[in-house]
Amino acid sequence: MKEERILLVDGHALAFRAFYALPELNAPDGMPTNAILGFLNMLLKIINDENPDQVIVFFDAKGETFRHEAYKEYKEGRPPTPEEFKSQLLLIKEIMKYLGYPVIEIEGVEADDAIASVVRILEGKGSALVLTADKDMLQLIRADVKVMRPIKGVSTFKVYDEKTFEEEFGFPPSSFPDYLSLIGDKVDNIPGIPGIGSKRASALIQQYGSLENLYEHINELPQKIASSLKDKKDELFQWRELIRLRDTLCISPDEFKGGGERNNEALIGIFQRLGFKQIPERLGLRVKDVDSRETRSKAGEGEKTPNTEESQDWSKIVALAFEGRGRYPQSFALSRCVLAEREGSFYLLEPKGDDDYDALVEKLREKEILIWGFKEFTTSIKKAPFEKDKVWDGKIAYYLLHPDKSSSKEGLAEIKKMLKSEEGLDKEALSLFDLYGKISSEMDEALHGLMYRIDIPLSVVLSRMERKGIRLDLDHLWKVKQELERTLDDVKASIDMAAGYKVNLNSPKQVGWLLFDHLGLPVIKKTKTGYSTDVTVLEELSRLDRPEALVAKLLLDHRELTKMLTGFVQPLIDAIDPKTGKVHTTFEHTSTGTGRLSSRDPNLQNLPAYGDWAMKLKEAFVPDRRDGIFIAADYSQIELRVLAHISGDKKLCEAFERGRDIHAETAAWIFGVDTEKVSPELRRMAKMINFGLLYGMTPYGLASRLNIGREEAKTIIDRYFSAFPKVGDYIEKSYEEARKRGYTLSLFGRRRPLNEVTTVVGNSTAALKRVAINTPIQSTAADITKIAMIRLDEALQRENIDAALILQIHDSLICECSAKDEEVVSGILKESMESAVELSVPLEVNLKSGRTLAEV
DNA sequence: GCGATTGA
DNA sequence: TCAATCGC
Repeated sequence: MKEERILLVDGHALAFRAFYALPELNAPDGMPTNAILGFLNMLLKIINDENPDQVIVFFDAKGETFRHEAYKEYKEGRPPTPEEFKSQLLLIKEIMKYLGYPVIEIEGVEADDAIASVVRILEGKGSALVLTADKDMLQLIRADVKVMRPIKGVSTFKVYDEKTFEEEFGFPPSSFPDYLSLIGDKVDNIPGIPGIGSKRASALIQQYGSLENLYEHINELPQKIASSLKDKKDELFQWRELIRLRDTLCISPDEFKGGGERNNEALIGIFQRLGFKQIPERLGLRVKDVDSRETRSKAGEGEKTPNTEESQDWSKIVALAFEGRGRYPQSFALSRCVLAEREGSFYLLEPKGDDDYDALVEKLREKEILIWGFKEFTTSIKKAPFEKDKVWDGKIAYYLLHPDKSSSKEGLAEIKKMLKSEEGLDKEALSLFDLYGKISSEMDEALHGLMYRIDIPLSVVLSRMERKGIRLDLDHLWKVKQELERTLDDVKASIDMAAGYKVNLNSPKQVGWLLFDHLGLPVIKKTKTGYSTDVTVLEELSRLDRPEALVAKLLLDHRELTKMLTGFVQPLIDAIDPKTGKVHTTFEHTSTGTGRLSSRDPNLQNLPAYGDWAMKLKEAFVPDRRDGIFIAADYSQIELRVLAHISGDKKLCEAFERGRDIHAETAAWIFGVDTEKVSPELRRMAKMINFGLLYGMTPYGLASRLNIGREEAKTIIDRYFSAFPKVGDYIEKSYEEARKRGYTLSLFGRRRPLNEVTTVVGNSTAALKRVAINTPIQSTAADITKIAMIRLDEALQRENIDAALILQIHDSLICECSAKDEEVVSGILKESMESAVELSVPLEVNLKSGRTLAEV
């Protein structure tokens, strides 16, 4: 196997050397160029001589480093960096990018530490050449690491390897920091030991090897030297630490491979401006004279560059890949992050404090940002980092195109292939550019609108909700838990007694055996694998007039209690963050086929709503502050209203415009009675039909829910459609249109390709029909709530009101605020939700407030 | 009807 | 993987 050789360039030191070594030189426009010219000459010479397999250029990023913290005098007294140098440094970085060499600057890390880290990681994997002007770096020398330094001017270099180093200094490179700390370093403001110069220091290290050993034998030294050494002992060790390079960063050179391509066009432009002739020649570039532009294009060399064929201004676009650590969301923090530009320059950040985040935000100013997972990134830096319309989120874009794929297995594989994320953040960042190119062209105007106006702004809102969390009263929850456990034990005992046999009540299989084989109860329903024992079956059994019905009754209780305990109480207790005393759910906005949100860890969107136990459970959800309250705002019948709007059915619309009880109204029309005379039973049936409609329920499904015959169900459905003909038309048309288009379409343009719907078992036509009917309605409703959330968030920020959105349950939003703000927050909630969109029917919102979630 | 979660 | 059950 051929060993790779990598050239690591200490850009800052080398350019600085060139700046002072060369006389003042200027471009035609007056721009100083000596550092650029000197630097390029050195770099190109070495590349030419050594022919490395890979080149990486490192620069110091601004910001204090650990050395400043450890030693306040560090680099003190150094004159400020001359402006003429700074401007050249910027251009050097630019040229490096266009040459296709990765440029690495890491906030708060000096270039030589970064190089040291790469050298450490490279150990045993390949050899390295370090090009620097800084003698400190000689400590990096190893069998497979050489260091090259310019001596006198910029044209001659000295190459140090293990052998030449020992020849010159007489001790191994690893002792170099000990040696340097003795003689000091003027440049870094390290004074060294008075009376010890290079000669004596070298002799001492040769003899004793290290500072530690030197102090062991301090009595063997001449009196004078020994006493100044004793005087400065602490400082000396501190200096050595400053001089030692920190190689603890994790930078793998592999991550930068194939980083960028050479951009000849851009290089020619720069060199032309600088008036350079020789450099472009050495690079094989032809610099045209300023006024020969036209002739050249006429000559038509046919040389295409990436930038000319695309209208994108790639320099304004930066890709951001990131990694976080800690539990999501409450303690999730950015651990590493890479910014990449399209030509392959990188900027690495391992943030530690707020300043680092600010620096990152600064870096991103004025840029378009490509990212994967904007919500997660926002959470990791704990604030909205930039203008929302500047963000392009690949995760969202992919989801908008393939809502059913983005959470499935093949979808994941597809993304992995595109992002190559297993190869490191740098590759991931770069591949975002590919993804952007591929996906953007597939997205139509409407999908773009959804991304920029809904899903990306929503990311920020969701991130805030996740981090805020909801407080739980653990004492109360414990009491509920114990009460449940006690009751459950009683129920279990009763079942054992009544059944005369002990089985695992959590196992449907064993329960089935108990009920049907052991007790001989009649089989009501079967599943694919055996007896069905679901609620409807148990309810029917419990109505039977025989003693074994008691077992079914008790089983129903058992089901409810175990669901409560293992499904809600225990998971909630486990989910409480011990530090905050809250639960922090994660809202996924790129996981459902219809565009709804989902909630997990814990799922707070499926808390039981009715019943004593549900209330007891919800009493545990309390406001974060003493005077706090919850305000819940629910859309009334949002999906039916959307159906009314989409279908344009006159009667349905009218019913909503007049603010009627929609289920009673439906019953009146179906069964041909006066609205006032609708019995609760008829209303219940109408309600079932309305829901069934929305879910695309079949006559069979309706029959089983209403516990009526299939024929009867069909009659009712027929009567519904003759009462609301336009709804019937919509249902007829929606599937055909979706099939023709290949995807369903919501009011806001949200799509769902039918052939990607995997959730449907067997992909039967009937199932697809249901999807085609239901998805546009559910998607539209989901988007209305999302818009309301964004508007609410904006309004709360704008009015500077101390209230927080804490929960979304599809058609309901729950806020937390101080009791004294109840009225104003209620007003804003209602207004944000009701005017989120203008449909042909009004949107109505019901409000409720209370001290716990049980009250709202 | 869908999504999430649990337990066997 | 499936059945069951909570929400919408």
